[in-house]
Amino acid sequence: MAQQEPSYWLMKSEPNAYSIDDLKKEGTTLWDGIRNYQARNFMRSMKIGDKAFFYHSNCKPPGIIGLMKVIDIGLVDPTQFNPNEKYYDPKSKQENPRWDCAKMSYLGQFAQILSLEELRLNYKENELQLLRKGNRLSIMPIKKDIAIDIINKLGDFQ
DNA sequence: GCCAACGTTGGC
DNA sequence: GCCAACGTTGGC
Repeated sequence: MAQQEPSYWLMKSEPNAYSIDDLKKEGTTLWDGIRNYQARNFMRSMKIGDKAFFYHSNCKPPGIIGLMKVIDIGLVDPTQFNPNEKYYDPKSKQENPRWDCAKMSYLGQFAQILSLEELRLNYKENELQLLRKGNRLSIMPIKKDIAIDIINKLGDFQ
Protein backbone atom coordinates (compact mmCIF):
# COMPACT_ATOMS: atom_id res chain seq x y z
CA MET A 1 0.00 0.00 0.00
CA ALA A 2 1.55 3.23 -1.13
CA GLN A 3 1.69 6.02 1.38
CA GLN A 4 -0.64 8.92 0.73
CA GLU A 5 0.98 12.06 -0.52
CA PRO A 6 1.35 14.80 2.09
CA SER A 7 -0.81 17.89 1.83
CA TYR A 8 0.35 21.41 2.57
CA TRP A 9 -1.22 23.99 4.85
CA LEU A 10 -0.74 27.48 6.17
CA MET A 11 -1.32 28.20 9.84
CA LYS A 12 -1.37 31.69 11.31
CA SER A 13 -0.21 32.74 14.71
CA GLU A 14 0.43 36.12 16.21
CA PRO A 15 4.06 36.11 17.29
CA ASN A 16 3.22 37.89 20.58
CA ALA A 17 0.96 34.97 21.40
CA TYR A 18 2.99 32.10 19.93
CA SER A 19 5.94 32.53 17.59
CA ILE A 20 8.23 30.32 15.55
CA ASP A 21 10.83 30.82 18.29
CA ASP A 22 8.44 29.34 20.84
CA LEU A 23 7.91 26.32 18.62
CA LYS A 24 11.63 25.97 18.00
CA LYS A 25 12.20 25.90 21.76
CA GLU A 26 9.40 23.46 22.51
CA GLY A 27 9.87 21.22 19.49
CA THR A 28 6.19 20.32 19.30
CA THR A 29 2.92 22.05 20.11
CA LEU A 30 -0.79 21.39 20.26
CA TRP A 31 -2.43 23.78 17.81
CA ASP A 32 -5.29 24.62 20.15
CA GLY A 33 -7.58 27.61 20.49
CA ILE A 34 -9.11 27.33 17.02
CA ARG A 35 -12.70 28.58 17.34
CA ASN A 36 -13.72 28.89 13.74
CA TYR A 37 -15.52 26.00 12.09
CA GLN A 38 -13.90 26.38 8.69
CA ALA A 39 -10.44 26.43 10.20
CA ARG A 40 -11.34 23.48 12.44
CA ASN A 41 -12.62 21.51 9.49
CA PHE A 42 -9.41 22.12 7.59
CA MET A 43 -7.45 20.97 10.61
CA ARG A 44 -9.66 17.87 10.79
CA SER A 45 -8.76 16.97 7.23
CA MET A 46 -5.03 17.01 7.98
CA LYS A 47 -3.07 13.78 7.84
CA ILE A 48 -0.04 12.75 9.84
CA GLY A 49 2.98 13.72 7.75
CA ASP A 50 1.36 16.78 6.19
CA LYS A 51 3.44 19.94 6.20
CA ALA A 52 2.33 23.40 7.26
CA PHE A 53 3.82 26.83 6.86
CA PHE A 54 4.04 28.84 10.05
CA TYR A 55 2.68 32.32 9.29
CA HIS A 56 3.27 35.28 11.58
CA SER A 57 0.18 37.47 11.56
CA ASN A 58 -0.68 40.87 12.98
CA CYS A 59 2.95 41.95 13.05
CA LYS A 60 5.45 43.80 10.89
CA PRO A 61 5.87 42.38 8.41
CA PRO A 62 3.33 39.58 8.32
CA GLY A 63 4.49 36.51 6.38
CA ILE A 64 5.68 32.92 6.18
CA ILE A 65 8.47 32.28 8.63
CA GLY A 66 8.87 28.53 9.05
CA LEU A 67 7.76 25.00 8.37
CA MET A 68 6.06 22.40 10.56
CA LYS A 69 4.94 18.81 10.27
CA VAL A 70 1.68 17.25 11.44
CA ILE A 71 2.54 14.52 13.94
CA ASP A 72 -0.87 13.79 15.48
CA ILE A 73 -4.49 14.52 14.63
CA GLY A 74 -7.97 14.43 16.13
CA LEU A 75 -6.86 15.45 19.62
CA VAL A 76 -9.40 17.09 21.91
CA ASP A 77 -8.57 20.75 22.48
CA PRO A 78 -8.24 20.90 26.28
CA THR A 79 -8.72 24.68 26.45
CA GLN A 80 -12.45 24.40 25.65
CA PHE A 81 -13.26 22.86 29.04
CA ASN A 82 -11.25 25.23 31.23
CA PRO A 83 -13.38 28.16 32.50
CA ASN A 84 -10.22 30.12 33.24
CA GLU A 85 -9.09 29.84 29.65
CA LYS A 86 -9.49 32.48 27.00
CA TYR A 87 -10.75 29.74 24.71
CA TYR A 88 -13.26 28.26 27.16
CA ASP A 89 -16.44 27.16 25.39
CA PRO A 90 -19.31 26.56 27.84
CA LYS A 91 -21.39 24.98 25.07
CA SER A 92 -18.90 22.22 24.40
CA LYS A 93 -19.69 18.93 26.13
CA GLN A 94 -17.11 16.46 27.45
CA GLU A 95 -18.92 13.56 25.77
CA ASN A 96 -19.04 15.43 22.48
CA PRO A 97 -16.21 17.98 22.26
CA ARG A 98 -16.77 20.69 19.71
CA TRP A 99 -13.11 21.60 19.17
CA ASP A 100 -10.21 19.37 18.38
CA CYS A 101 -6.73 19.99 17.12
CA ALA A 102 -3.60 18.66 15.54
CA LYS A 103 -0.16 18.33 17.07
CA MET A 104 2.64 19.98 15.16
CA SER A 105 6.38 19.59 15.24
CA TYR A 106 9.05 22.09 14.29
CA LEU A 107 10.85 21.45 11.02
CA GLY A 108 12.68 24.71 10.51
CA GLN A 109 12.76 28.43 10.27
CA PHE A 110 13.50 30.13 6.99
CA ALA A 111 16.53 32.42 6.75
CA GLN A 112 14.24 35.32 6.02
CA ILE A 113 10.50 35.88 6.24
CA LEU A 114 8.51 35.61 3.01
CA SER A 115 6.34 38.64 3.57
CA LEU A 116 2.71 39.02 2.59
CA GLU A 117 3.83 41.78 0.26
CA GLU A 118 6.22 39.43 -1.56
CA LEU A 119 3.57 36.72 -1.67
CA ARG A 120 1.25 39.18 -3.40
CA LEU A 121 3.94 39.95 -5.96
CA ASN A 122 4.64 36.28 -6.66
CA TYR A 123 1.23 34.63 -6.62
CA LYS A 124 -2.32 35.29 -7.67
CA GLU A 125 -5.40 35.28 -5.49
CA ASN A 126 -6.64 32.07 -7.06
CA GLU A 127 -3.31 30.36 -6.38
CA LEU A 128 -3.12 31.32 -2.74
CA GLN A 129 -6.24 31.61 -0.61
CA LEU A 130 -4.33 33.80 1.83
CA LEU A 131 -4.31 36.60 -0.73
CA ARG A 132 -8.05 36.70 -1.24
CA LYS A 133 -9.77 39.84 -0.13
CA GLY A 134 -11.25 39.68 3.33
CA ASN A 135 -9.62 36.35 4.09
CA ARG A 136 -9.41 35.83 7.83
CA LEU A 137 -9.02 32.09 8.06
CA SER A 138 -6.23 31.06 10.38
CA ILE A 139 -5.80 27.64 8.78
CA MET A 140 -6.02 27.01 5.06
CA PRO A 141 -4.75 24.58 2.45
CA ILE A 142 -1.93 25.45 0.07
CA LYS A 143 -1.76 23.92 -3.39
CA LYS A 144 1.16 21.53 -3.72
CA ASP A 145 2.90 23.31 -6.60
CA ILE A 146 2.68 26.64 -4.80
CA ALA A 147 3.97 25.08 -1.58
CA ILE A 148 6.94 23.53 -3.38
CA ASP A 149 7.63 26.85 -5.08
CA ILE A 150 7.60 28.69 -1.76
CA ILE A 151 9.97 26.17 -0.20
CA ASN A 152 12.31 26.44 -3.17
CA LYS A 153 12.16 30.21 -3.09
CA LEU A 154 13.04 30.35 0.60
CA GLY A 155 15.84 27.84 0.23
CA ASP A 156 17.58 26.30 3.20
CA PHE A 157 16.40 26.46 6.73
CA GLN A 158 18.25 28.46 9.28
C1' DG B 1 -5.72 52.91 16.31
C1' DC B 2 -8.69 52.43 12.28
C1' DC B 3 -11.79 49.82 9.93
C1' DA B 4 -13.28 46.37 6.20
C1' DA B 5 -14.72 42.02 6.00
C1' DC B 6 -16.18 38.27 8.13
C1' DG B 7 -18.43 35.01 11.65
C1' DT B 8 -21.69 34.42 15.43
C1' DT B 9 -25.62 35.32 18.26
C1' DG B 10 -30.22 35.77 19.43
C1' DG B 11 -34.78 38.07 19.03
C1' DC B 12 -38.56 37.70 16.30
C1' DG C 1 -34.97 31.21 8.80
C1' DC C 2 -34.05 36.17 8.59
C1' DC C 3 -31.14 39.72 9.79
C1' DA C 4 -29.47 43.47 12.93
C1' DA C 5 -26.20 43.89 16.30
C1' DC C 6 -22.14 42.64 17.98
C1' DG C 7 -17.42 40.58 18.21
C1' DT C 8 -13.09 39.33 15.93
C1' DT C 9 -9.35 39.24 12.66
C1' DG C 10 -5.54 41.26 10.86
C1' DG C 11 -3.57 44.42 7.32
C1' DC C 12 -2.55 49.03 7.04
